[in-house]
Amino acid sequence: MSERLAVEVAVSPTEKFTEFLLTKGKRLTQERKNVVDEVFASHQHFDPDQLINHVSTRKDARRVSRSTVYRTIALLEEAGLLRKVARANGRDVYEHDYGYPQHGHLICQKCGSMIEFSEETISKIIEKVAAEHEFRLTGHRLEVYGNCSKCSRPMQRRHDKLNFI
Amino acid sequence: MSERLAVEVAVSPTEKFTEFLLTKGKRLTQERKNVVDEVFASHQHFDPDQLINHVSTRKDARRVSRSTVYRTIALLEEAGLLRKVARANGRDVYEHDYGYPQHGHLICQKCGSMIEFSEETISKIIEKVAAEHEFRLTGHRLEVYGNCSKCSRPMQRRHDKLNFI
DNA sequence: GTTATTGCAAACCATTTGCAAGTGT
DNA sequence: ACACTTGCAAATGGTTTGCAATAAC
Repeated sequence: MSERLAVEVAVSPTEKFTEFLLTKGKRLTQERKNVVDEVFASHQHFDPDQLINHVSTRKDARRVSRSTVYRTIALLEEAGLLRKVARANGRDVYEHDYGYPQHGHLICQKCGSMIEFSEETISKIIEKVAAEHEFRLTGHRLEVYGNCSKCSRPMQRRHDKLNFI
Repeated sequence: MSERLAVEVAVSPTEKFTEFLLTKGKRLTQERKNVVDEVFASHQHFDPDQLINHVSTRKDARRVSRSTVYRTIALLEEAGLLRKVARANGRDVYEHDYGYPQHGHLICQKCGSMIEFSEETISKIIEKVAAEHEFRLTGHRLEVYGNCSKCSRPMQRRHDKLNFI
């Protein structure tokens, strides 16, 4: 129960999903396979609508209905492969909850750029906090808001620029 | 323009809201006052429904409609007094974005409960990371995912329960 | 008196669900 | 054959919005 297998990281998302389905007496259908493949084709965040669009542009496979995409997302969440991280434009936003190292984001509120940074120390602290609360930790998300160097540097000269208009 | 008034922290949420409304040519109605008072009556997280219930139990003031509560929440967000932090049971969850120290959340992915924890050390680390990237920091959000003690404990006996049916 | 605001009911829209037809094992 | 899945269309439910009546300034 407390083993830490080296394999852990080597199991691909699809494999982990298949495993999950098996233990639940569920099936890996072509539709589900399509969705999972698309979900893990990149490490981008996405909302159901985007996923549906992407899946529908795949030529290699049969069409997947909106309902099935929603249902598969739910399964992926249950399997610990996806995590709902936010809400944007009235839609739920998901990100990978597996196979990608924990990291934080510096998000520039001006230009929208995102800088990823590692946060090993923070992960350690989080583990401690979780333990204190008897919380069974699966992952976390750290977003830091502000302005990136580019967007905050020109500050002193901002007025010049504006005056040119 | 670069003054840093000591008053800053002393301004009450209601005052800050009034100020905001004034600059926008909006009015501080009795309804809005009710909602704001209720929002800042405690530091709990809440969703619109809970807020509506709470507001409606106030005897000291006139009834506030569901629409108005929603509209006021939007204003409070715009004014920088509230922040949407999560989604639980299909509802948006809000927390104070003003006059309350930075903290993290343990979010249970099963029951949706949220436990707040302080994170002074983490704030320090974030400041350092931001400095390293010449990032002008304004705030951050730390969400830790997993299962709360209640939701993870019964796991070992889950099967028994199911078999009873 | 104007102009913003409210409450109501209807509209919206992402997500969920019932069900009959279809598919994997 | 059997149980799980799918797609569709309808239902759900939180949130938003149009509008006439009402309140703030």
